[in-house]
Amino acid sequence: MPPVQRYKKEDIIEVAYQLVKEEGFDCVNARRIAKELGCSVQPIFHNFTTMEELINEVYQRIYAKYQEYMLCGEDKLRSYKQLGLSYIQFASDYPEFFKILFMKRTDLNVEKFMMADALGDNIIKAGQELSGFSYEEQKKFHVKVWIFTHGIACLVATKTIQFSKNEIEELLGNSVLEMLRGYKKNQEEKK
Amino acid sequence: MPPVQRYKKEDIIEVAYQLVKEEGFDCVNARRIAKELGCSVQPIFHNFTTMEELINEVYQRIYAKYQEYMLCGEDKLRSYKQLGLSYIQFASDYPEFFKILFMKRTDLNVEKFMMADALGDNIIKAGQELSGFSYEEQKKFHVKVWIFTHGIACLVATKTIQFSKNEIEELLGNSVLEMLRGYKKNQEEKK
DNA sequence: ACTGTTATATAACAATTGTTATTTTACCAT
DNA sequence: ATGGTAAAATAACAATTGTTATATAACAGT
Repeated sequence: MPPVQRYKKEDIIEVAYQLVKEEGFDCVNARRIAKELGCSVQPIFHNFTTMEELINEVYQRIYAKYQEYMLCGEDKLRSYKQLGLSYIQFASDYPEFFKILFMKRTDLNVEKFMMADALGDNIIKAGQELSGFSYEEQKKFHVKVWIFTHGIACLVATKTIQFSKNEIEELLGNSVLEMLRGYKKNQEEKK
Repeated sequence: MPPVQRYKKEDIIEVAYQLVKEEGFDCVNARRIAKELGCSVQPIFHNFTTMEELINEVYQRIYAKYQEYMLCGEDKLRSYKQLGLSYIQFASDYPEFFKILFMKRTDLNVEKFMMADALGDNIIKAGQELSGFSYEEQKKFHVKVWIFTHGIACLVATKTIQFSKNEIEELLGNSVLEMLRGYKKNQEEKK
């Protein structure tokens, strides 16, 4: 008996997601989303009890998009080099998302940095293939690699530097190889 | 004949500066500042035509504080190593300021990154003392060092990592030396 | 066609914030 | 003491935003 629902939960989330993608969370409010959908604010509050609830849904999508970049298929990690490039590519393609996930103070950040949980181990293992280090050694070296990668990504997300995909690949690739060589040399000397 | 001015321009700027230091620009508004000063909003709008004007003053102070970290005395740069450490120390001592200056998209960022203008050249020269590179070579190498430094600073500012001063010094020092060694080795091979 | 259900529109409320009009008050010269 | 001047308090306006009350309208089953 009720009229058909013209504005679905999905549609609302999608519009909010697009707005956040372009301008960040700050620009998102009920009326703005409604305008974009061509409706009043009612459909929004009919589908979500509060704006916060909607924002949370969008946040989920943002994190999912990030994972899409870091994984290929079911929980399978990309190669070590590809992981770094993907991280930067994500910052380049979705600068607002990158800022939300990695450039704000949140207690969750520590976990997300280097995807510490389940994937963390696999990243180290992926790195071992390049370095030949023991697990513990690679863990230490990986911190340096990831700091460098994170540094580029931050600069890209804020548009402070604007390198092409090729420039990034060369910069990251060369730098990691140089860091690896230097690291090995200095380790040798310590003995 | 008029009553003495109880709330000076300086006082207002100082209170706003402290608020931004603790919580960032978002938390600053006329009533909040007034409350902190123990007065109404009138003194604020008596001294500044708009809030934006006040915010600009605060922004100036923030940038001045940053320069205070990077320079010692009149326009004199610190040593190359000390520059990197100071950059990170600034991010640690004033995370909100660091985020404002270097983690937002602004057209000004490109200039500020590596203090490109007058100081940029001096940084390269300072770096040459460590590397022994030609000016152009050091310029290329410096980008990598600064990306790494910036990476640490960003992680510190967002409290994603919480290293002690000693840990930072060791991490940055070792890493730069390793990068330098690796860079030199790889340059040799190219020939 | 009529009715009940509910999606949507309209409009309003409350809180927040920049800003300003009006009133009050402090203080120095008289 | 008094009065003029300007600083400050009070209170209000306007815009923005989350949220909600009320009215309207669409649609399936009768």
